[in-house]
Amino acid sequence: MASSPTSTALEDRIFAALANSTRREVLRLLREEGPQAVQALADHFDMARPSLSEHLKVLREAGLVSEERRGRQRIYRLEAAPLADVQDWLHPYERFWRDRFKELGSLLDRLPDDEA
Amino acid sequence: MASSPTSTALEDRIFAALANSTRREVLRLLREEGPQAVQALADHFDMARPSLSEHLKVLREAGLVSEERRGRQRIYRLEAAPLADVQDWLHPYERFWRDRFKELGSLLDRLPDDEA
DNA sequence: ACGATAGGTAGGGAAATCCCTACGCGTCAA
DNA sequence: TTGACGCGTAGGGATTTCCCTACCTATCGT
Repeated sequence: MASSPTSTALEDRIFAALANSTRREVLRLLREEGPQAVQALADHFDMARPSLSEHLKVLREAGLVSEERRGRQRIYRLEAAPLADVQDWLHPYERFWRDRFKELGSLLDRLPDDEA
Repeated sequence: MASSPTSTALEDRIFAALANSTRREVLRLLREEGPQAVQALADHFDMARPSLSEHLKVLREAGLVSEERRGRQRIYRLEAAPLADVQDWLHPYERFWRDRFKELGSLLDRLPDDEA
């Protein structure tokens, strides 16, 4: 279905792309401030611009961002579809942490209710 | 709130732990087959057992599994709470992929419906 | 007490990651 | 056309990851 530039599995690329705080921050910026050029993104980081370019490459190859060329700028845009795959991956685990919260809930029920 | 064994951010540890197919497979096994010892897990992988031990260590330090000592065995159990953090992290992005699906939906609506 | 079993740790090598500086290429403004 | 701007790529170094083979400790059965 998806064409993989190298041979890494789809999920590997997505999770690996997310496993870096700079790249997650890029996603947040694109989400909150909308599509923007590389320099505008780079202004938020204490990092050389070419380094950020490589982070953008990782995000691109994970399908998490797309680029549109406008003159000499490259406008990057959030592509959230792979994150839906992450949520799908999470689904079978959901009942496990809900079970845990249920335990916690009933534990709290049995406590005296003089909490702040 | 959470005690970090080293200095890495909480989310970094979780995403990094998930960014490996062996470790995701361990989580799946613990989810589908329940808590089990290291050797039982190792049987599913074409990998030396000490290597799997290190994967388990990564999962432990991310809070994704817990161990219970029973005799000379260590029973590993899925701890899904950190995955709830992942879902929380995903939440603000949800509307983006839903918007995309809406676009796709209206696109499909405009197509002739003679599909297989 | 002894050997076997379960599983973690040490040490090391190959490859990947993450950062840098230098540089190349395309685009815009003068 | 020439120079400045925007951004990617090359190449390299430090660190981390992921695998291995040894080896150690702890527990169990005899």
